[in-house]
Amino acid sequence: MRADARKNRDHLLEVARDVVNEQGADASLRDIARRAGVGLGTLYRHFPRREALLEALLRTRFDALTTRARELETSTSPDKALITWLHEIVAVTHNFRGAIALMVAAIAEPDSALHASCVTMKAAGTQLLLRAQAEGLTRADLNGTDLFALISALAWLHDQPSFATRADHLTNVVASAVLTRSTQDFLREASGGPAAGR
Amino acid sequence: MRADARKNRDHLLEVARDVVNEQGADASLRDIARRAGVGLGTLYRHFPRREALLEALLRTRFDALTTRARELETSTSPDKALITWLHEIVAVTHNFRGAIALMVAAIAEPDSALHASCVTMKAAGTQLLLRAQAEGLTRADLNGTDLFALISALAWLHDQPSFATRADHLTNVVASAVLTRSTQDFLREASGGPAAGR
DNA sequence: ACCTGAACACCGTTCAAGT
DNA sequence: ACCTGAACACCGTTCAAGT
Repeated sequence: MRADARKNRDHLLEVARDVVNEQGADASLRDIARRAGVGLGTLYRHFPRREALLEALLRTRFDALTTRARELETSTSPDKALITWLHEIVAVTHNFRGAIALMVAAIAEPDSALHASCVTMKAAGTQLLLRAQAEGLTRADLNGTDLFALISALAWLHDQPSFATRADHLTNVVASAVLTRSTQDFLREASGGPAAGR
Repeated sequence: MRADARKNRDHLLEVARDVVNEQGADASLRDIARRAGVGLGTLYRHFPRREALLEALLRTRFDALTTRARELETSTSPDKALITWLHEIVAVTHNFRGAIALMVAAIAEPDSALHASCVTMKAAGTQLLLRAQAEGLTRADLNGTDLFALISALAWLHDQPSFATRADHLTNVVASAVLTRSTQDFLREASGGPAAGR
């Protein structure tokens, strides 16, 4: 790639990150090109579809979560590893409104540029669930899809301004539903006792 | 209202209901006017903003849910009333993709045409929660906003094609988190024993 | 090679002109 | 009173013309 093209591409990514943080995944591409000081055609040359731009922004985060899941699998107890990872993946959407809807779509759509990254991440998360289930620490009636559905729903809550302040609390509530009764003690420790939170 | 105007209005609502069921709350208004056989200006004369059209479609459903909550409050045990209502409100979104996002926005926005209807419904639901909490049947660290956040998240799951088949199961999982341990027996009865569901 | 912006087909919304 | 569709300002996406 020519030096000027690389510079344009990198700058577009920087600007896109800011704009998406401000306006969400459906931000205007014209606006991104304008703020980056390049023509709209230049944006399309580097990122032929909106998805290609978002993919470039999200892939590194998703791959990092995959790595993180594998770390937790060997470093931490099965129940704590699962719940910790659940909180971390939900937190990733903090500055990326709409990221989770993209992940859900990418898993279902094999042609998506994000497909491989998301499927790998889902597999890594499912491993954490299976490991905890093998020791009877989590509900037996949940599969990997259920885990990702709950994660997605909680991340969606984070995206809603009127619910954002309660989202962390509700993540704990849902986590308590995933764990079997006997394993819920460390959750109470983690949140500093049963908070009233009214 | 003149007879021809009333006829146009009613027909627009019928067509809008079908189109929104097919395409969701962000369906093209041009498309609705076209399929109703009226000019685009006619649609805007009867429903000056998109929200006014959706409001006409949703208000009756939300008001029915308010009535239903008040019925359950006097007819059914506190825990069963709450969980039954939770399932019913989640089910309302089955043929209205995006209905819950509208409800969330309407509660936060006092100028919304749906505001009164949604706030009343939220109050009715909160009453069911408080009644169950008063008898110690549900977690004490949940408020009415938390209840509606969980409802909204579950309804959002119903809207996602890849999660829709698991949404009812996950509603039961979340319901089990809302109930205190001693009151979870009727949930197991309701779902016919602990289902493996893999 | 790469960049640019006009052009195309859409959208929500408004409004002057008709009946 | 009510209806109509052109007009306006946006959007995503494409592509002929430039450097």
